[in-house]
Amino acid sequence: MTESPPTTRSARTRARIADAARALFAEAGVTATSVRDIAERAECDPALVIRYFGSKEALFTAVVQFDLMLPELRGLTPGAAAERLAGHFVRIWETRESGEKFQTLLRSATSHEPSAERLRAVFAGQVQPVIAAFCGEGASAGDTAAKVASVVLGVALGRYILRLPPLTGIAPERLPDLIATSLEPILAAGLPARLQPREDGDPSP
Amino acid sequence: MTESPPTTRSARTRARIADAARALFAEAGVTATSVRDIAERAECDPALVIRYFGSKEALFTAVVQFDLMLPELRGLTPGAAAERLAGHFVRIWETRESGEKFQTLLRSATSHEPSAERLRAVFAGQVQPVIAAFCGEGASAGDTAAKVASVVLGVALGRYILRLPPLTGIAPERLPDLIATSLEPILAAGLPARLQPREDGDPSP
DNA sequence: ACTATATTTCAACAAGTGTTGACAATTGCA
DNA sequence: TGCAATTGTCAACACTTGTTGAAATATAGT
Repeated sequence: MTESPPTTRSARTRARIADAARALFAEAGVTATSVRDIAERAECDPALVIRYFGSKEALFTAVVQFDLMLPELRGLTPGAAAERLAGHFVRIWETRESGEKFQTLLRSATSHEPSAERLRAVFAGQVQPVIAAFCGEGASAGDTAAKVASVVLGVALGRYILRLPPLTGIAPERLPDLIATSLEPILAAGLPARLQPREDGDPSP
Repeated sequence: MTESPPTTRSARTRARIADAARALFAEAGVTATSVRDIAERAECDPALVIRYFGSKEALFTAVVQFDLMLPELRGLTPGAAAERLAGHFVRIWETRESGEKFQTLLRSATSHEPSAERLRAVFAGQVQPVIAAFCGEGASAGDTAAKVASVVLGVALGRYILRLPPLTGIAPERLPDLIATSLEPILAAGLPARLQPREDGDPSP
């Protein structure tokens, strides 16, 4: 998980450059961050950035690699699944390194195709399957994934990128619960019919 | 609502420039769209763009003015309120001019502060009050507004900006309903306790 | 100390940006 | 037709961008 501290001198400045880039990309997006900005923050010459990573695009690619490592949801109740999903995403967002990577992708994706492409790949390859497994043979897996993605993306965008007051005002500890309550009805509706609670609320036997 | 067609020649090219800018801003964002791009699409000289609007920033401001004109929700049931809200937003998104304006803001806001600021102003001034009115004296108006904003922003981002397959795959006619089902439980939870349906589902008298 | 390698600095490039002011063309009015 | 105002064109400015290659410095091995 955590990188071991680099030994050789070049590896150390290489790491400084990567750290600076990750932070700046997250704060301002890829296109709004210049190679010179990165170099200044890493306290080195702009030419070194290119020398060590080949190009700005390659630096972006190197700095944004990550795995959501979503938990398995198959067989859980909607409430439990919503809790795990919400807690997992909040943990990713509030952890510095993974948070910066996620913010970089979200912030850049709107006018930087490689970022958008990576986000699409992450959702198709990691989120979609987990939701489909939860829904079982329910034909509505597509709709459910769409709704889950909306909520997750919406919270992340509003809180970390747009900084909308209603979302920034929420304390981090309350965040998982708030997301879970939005997610639970969505997940409940995604289950196959015979597993659904009846509308009049009669508890299942 | 619709502008009357311009009479003088300068007003006509001014309108061509505004149209071109609105479309390009929506497609690529403000910063990724150059004055020369706009001029090319409007079939005029780049200098004219500045002449007629003063600066690129001023052109952005002029082209992005709009009013959500949200319906009043006070006193509605959660289901009805969710339906109206969802239908209203979808109509905005799927109408060319307002859709382009919304996309411009959303796409640019991630690395263009004026866009972010305008989005925040729209939510604080237009969405928040409508939700607060619906919630009545419920103390949870803030949370409810946060959740509503998440869903709305998330759908718009995923469908129109990131183009995530699960969201782009939904037919426009099905979209309002899909959003409404996400919104309804959120709005229901935002009502003051004495108006809430009991957990065991007993219908109110 | 001298050499060879690793690391960094510097100056410059070509391309693209928003913006400006001087000039040319077109239009409408007398 | 001639004059004046409106509208459009052109070339250039100052600046920033990613990237490059040669030169300078620092580090380590003998």
